[in-house]
Amino acid sequence: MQEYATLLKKYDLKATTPRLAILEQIDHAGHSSIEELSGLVCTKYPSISLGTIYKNVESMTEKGLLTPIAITNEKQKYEITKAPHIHLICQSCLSVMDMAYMPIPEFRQMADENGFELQKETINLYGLCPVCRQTQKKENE
Amino acid sequence: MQEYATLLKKYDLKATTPRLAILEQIDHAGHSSIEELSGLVCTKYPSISLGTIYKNVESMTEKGLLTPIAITNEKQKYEITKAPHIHLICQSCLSVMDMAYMPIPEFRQMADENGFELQKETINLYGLCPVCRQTQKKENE
DNA sequence: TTCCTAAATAAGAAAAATTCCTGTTTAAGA
DNA sequence: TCTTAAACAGGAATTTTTCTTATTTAGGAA
Repeated sequence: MQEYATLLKKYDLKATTPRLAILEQIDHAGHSSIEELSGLVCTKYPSISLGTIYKNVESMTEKGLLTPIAITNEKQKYEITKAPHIHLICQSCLSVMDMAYMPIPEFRQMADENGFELQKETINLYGLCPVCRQTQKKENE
Repeated sequence: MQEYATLLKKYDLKATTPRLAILEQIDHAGHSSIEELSGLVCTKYPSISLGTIYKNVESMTEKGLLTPIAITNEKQKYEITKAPHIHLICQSCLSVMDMAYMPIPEFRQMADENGFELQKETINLYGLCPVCRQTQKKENE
């Protein structure tokens, strides 16, 4: 995929096979943990080692190409960096949905009032996705 | 501390030495990771094992007495459950500050529109705390 | 195109974090 | 005081993450 090679170049990173495979996978899944990534990438390309997954996710995160998502009681996931947004996280199937974000000026103001220099804000909404909600409803009948 | 024993009873948990020690420590520190907890608790009470820390943090979390806080690129921390609030997290010293929270009705509405059943919302603001901000300022002079 | 070199890689060892197992101890209700 | 389910300590086992080293490769220069 030329697309990912261009993206890597933009972030000053070499376009290697492991990186292209990781990006393709994250882009396809939307949000992936190291475990999910290694499961899929290392199966498709058996020569790619787990250490390489770790190191590349780290380097791409450092350069800002990937953004980590911390999830309560779960392993951190990663997504390709995009415009700020909110995460809807299903507590049942652990899927992550992105939602448009309307900046909330109060946050910056609150940080200011406490002498805190705000750099990034993360908003995670936990609950049940439509699919799991439906499944639960049926189970209760 | 009678106080913590009462709290445990309220959540239907036995008041054991390890639990009292863990609560005292979290209450004192405000927000603690397993590593921080074990470092302090197991030093003060050498007979308390690491497995016991893990198991109790888990059981107290399950009962709702403790609330986990997922932090980007860091180990999860725990706090004693309190009224909903926002976290200011310093990217430099990793300290966590609590801030009063004004519910944002848009979130529930956005979840609704997506067929998502909202159960919990977490808002984390990352940046620099007043102390680290000051330190950095001096370094740049 | 070929060559060069710093960067990236595979493979596996090592370290760190977490879970599990077993026999013993303990909190708290009767 | 007695009883018992729950909790515990200690350590083994497993899982996750980092580190090490020799080899390979991407991409710029010739």
